[in-house]
Amino acid sequence: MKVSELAKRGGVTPETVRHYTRELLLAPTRHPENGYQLYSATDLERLHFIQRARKLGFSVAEIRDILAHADQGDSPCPMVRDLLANRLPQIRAQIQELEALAQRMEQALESWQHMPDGTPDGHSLCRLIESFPEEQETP
Amino acid sequence: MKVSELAKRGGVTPETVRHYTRELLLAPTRHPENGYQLYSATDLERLHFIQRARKLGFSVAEIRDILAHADQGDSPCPMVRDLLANRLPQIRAQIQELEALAQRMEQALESWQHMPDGTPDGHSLCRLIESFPEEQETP
DNA sequence: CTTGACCTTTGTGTAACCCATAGGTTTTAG
DNA sequence: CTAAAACCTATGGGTTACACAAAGGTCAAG
Ligand SMILES: [Zn+2]
Ligand SMILES: [Zn+2]
Ligand SMILES: [Zn+2]
Ligand SMILES: [Zn+2]
Repeated sequence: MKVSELAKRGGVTPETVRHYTRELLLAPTRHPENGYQLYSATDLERLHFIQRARKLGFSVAEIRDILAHADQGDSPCPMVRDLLANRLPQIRAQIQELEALAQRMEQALESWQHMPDGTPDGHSLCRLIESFPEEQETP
Repeated sequence: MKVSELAKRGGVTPETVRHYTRELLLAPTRHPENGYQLYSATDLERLHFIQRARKLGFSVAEIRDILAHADQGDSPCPMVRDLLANRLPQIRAQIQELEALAQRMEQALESWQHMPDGTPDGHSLCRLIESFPEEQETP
């Protein structure tokens, strides 16, 4: 099948299929006459696999490595466990950061309700933003 | 003052200062003889302002617009309120996504504890990843 | 005067695609 | 049968907020 058909069957855009192909996650053959990329049923399975892995947070580069190991008959399972176990705390940290950000934003919006709009002068650019505490260094 | 001094006083790297300068958030003058960038006390204030705005989730492009309005004597306050009010739900959505991801990752790691490592065959690339549900379409 | 520290510009890389362009191919409709 | 619509190709640029390296000019101290 051609790019668009694989994309449709996999529920992604043709661009995504081309991207995975460029990144060597898919290895289509070429139609000998017109040079079109030809994808097989195996490529569709691989695409499904990629989707699952992406949904678990694996990067495209990691999936390429996983697929490369599998293609060599080498079990990717230990790597898969490790990658996810290492990524999870990073995701948690990212969530914490975003929650802290959301709290700052909320607090700002709330306190700004009681502040009038101001006109910038030589010293103040925006009182709203300036009313917020600056980075604290803890030496 | 020169790049590095402003950077040190502002608690950022010289690269960051150069970046803000390229992006027109800072407008230093030039030393007429050697072409070095010369930053004033006002630039230090602007840098502090930028830091506060960044900490509230404003993008560099948004801060440029805020500063441009302020520089024209135009109150940026309404824009500032709007930007933050519009960004907040996006941040919340992003948090939700990450929490869902973290849950999938956790569940995966847990269920994988009871699964042995496998060797890839013609149909399976990695049973661990394949044991996970695929994207659901809700037509 | 020679280091070493600091400055300049320019270009590259990051993640995972999306989009535009220009040109060749295939399918479909009249 | 042919012309347009639809699809394919490769290439290159855009997204975010910087970090980093290279090549070369400038300045302070020893
Ligand atoms: Zn490997
Ligand atoms: Zn304001
Ligand atoms: Zn504006
Ligand atoms: Zn496995």
